[in-house]
Amino acid sequence: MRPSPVFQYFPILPGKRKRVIPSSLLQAYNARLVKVGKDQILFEEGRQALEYFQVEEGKVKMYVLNPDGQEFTQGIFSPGESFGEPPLLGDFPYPSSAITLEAGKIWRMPKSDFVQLLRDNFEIHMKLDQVLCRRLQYKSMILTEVSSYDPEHRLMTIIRYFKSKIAKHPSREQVIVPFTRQQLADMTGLRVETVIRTIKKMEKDGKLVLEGHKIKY
Amino acid sequence: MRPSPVFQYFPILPGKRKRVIPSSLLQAYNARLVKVGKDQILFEEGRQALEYFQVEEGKVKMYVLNPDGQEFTQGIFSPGESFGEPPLLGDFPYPSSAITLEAGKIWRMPKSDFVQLLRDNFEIHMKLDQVLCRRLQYKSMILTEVSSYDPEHRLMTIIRYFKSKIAKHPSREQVIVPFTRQQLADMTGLRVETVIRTIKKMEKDGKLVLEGHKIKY
DNA sequence: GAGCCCGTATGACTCAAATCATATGGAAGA
DNA sequence: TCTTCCATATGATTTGAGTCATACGGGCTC
Repeated sequence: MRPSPVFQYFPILPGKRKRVIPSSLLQAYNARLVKVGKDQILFEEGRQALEYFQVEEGKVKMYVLNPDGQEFTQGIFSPGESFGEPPLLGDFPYPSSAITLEAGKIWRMPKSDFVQLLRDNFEIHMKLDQVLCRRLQYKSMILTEVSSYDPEHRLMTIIRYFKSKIAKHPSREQVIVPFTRQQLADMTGLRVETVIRTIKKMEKDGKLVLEGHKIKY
Repeated sequence: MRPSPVFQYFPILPGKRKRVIPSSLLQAYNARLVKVGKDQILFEEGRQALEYFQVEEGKVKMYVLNPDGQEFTQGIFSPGESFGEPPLLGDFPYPSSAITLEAGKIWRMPKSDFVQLLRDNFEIHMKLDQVLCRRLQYKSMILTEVSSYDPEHRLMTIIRYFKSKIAKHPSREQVIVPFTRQQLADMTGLRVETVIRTIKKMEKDGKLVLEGHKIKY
């Protein structure tokens, strides 16, 4: 049993760094840019949501722990991405906790300023909706996988998903999957041994390539 | 194996019938109110999203089928509730299909009118965000359950969730769970036999009450 | 009223992933 | 450099949900 998930590391994904809300607007609406260390907890499951969060630098993981210490990763957020809006706008307690995976900087803005910002900026508001909708898409996808499919299918789906986010030309190029076996396990509801065995089998069957220990697809 | 999920029945949940968008606004923005029969497919997985949908009367189920014919229910929508917005606002194909569970009436509105409506009505726009956020909450909850917990915990969580939606005073009153064993199975990623056995065991352990075959909690 | 479908129920059996134990290698830090 | 921690790896064993077969009762339809 892993006692705690806090010593994990997620490498930075390349890709779009476009911010959900641009810095100038954040500043204009009383957001503070706060420096954070590695493994710093930003909020905890069950607490009330009071602020809007947006990553400026570093990475943030949202996760839940069950009583056995098993973790499930609800999402990973990279620079430019916002997180923790659902409890803020839906008026319910945080369903998961958030922790930094690297030192970095985080924007924080009180709810009232956030709502005013949305009121004044329709395009940003629509952008937020797009973000929420894509997050629902991701959750639907993972839920479908976890509820009905075997380990190989789950891993293939998540690897393809991240490849499509990373690669400029997903159909032509190969990318290195930027996750450890443990991270893949935490995102797919599998155990690390199952991920290791399944990945090995997939390599043997020619469904992906292993370079050293790195997964290429 | 169940060959098809179309002959299922979800009883109407009592509770808030408040519309996400009021009828007057729907009409003002070119929405059409369409009569639908039972078991009518409204859209299918993989198709492009072009319209906003809102239930006026009846019930709608969103579901995915895996190649073995196993179903997973992504959501059930009652009068007043909207559905299918994520692919519309997030610009991706439908991740699931939608089917009516009863004859009824459905509002349909083209995307361009929907976006204009949001632009003109900030309060509705915020209401939509609340709806999307609560849907994310539901999915996070189910995902946490399906990824890490045993059948009893999964069933308890979903029964509690629906009780909190139905009951006026969830802590004081008992409600009858308005789902069949098969429906509970489809929502929790379990098999119907597992649901039956687990529910029986929970009754024996005094965790819920069976009245005839109806589950009371 | 006969037949059919569906929901509930139960026992026997299977099997794949979880669990447990252990080993190796590499990166980071003292 | 030595140590520690983590990631990867692999074999043995367990276990609990899935699968399959079967049964029964109720409601709907022909």
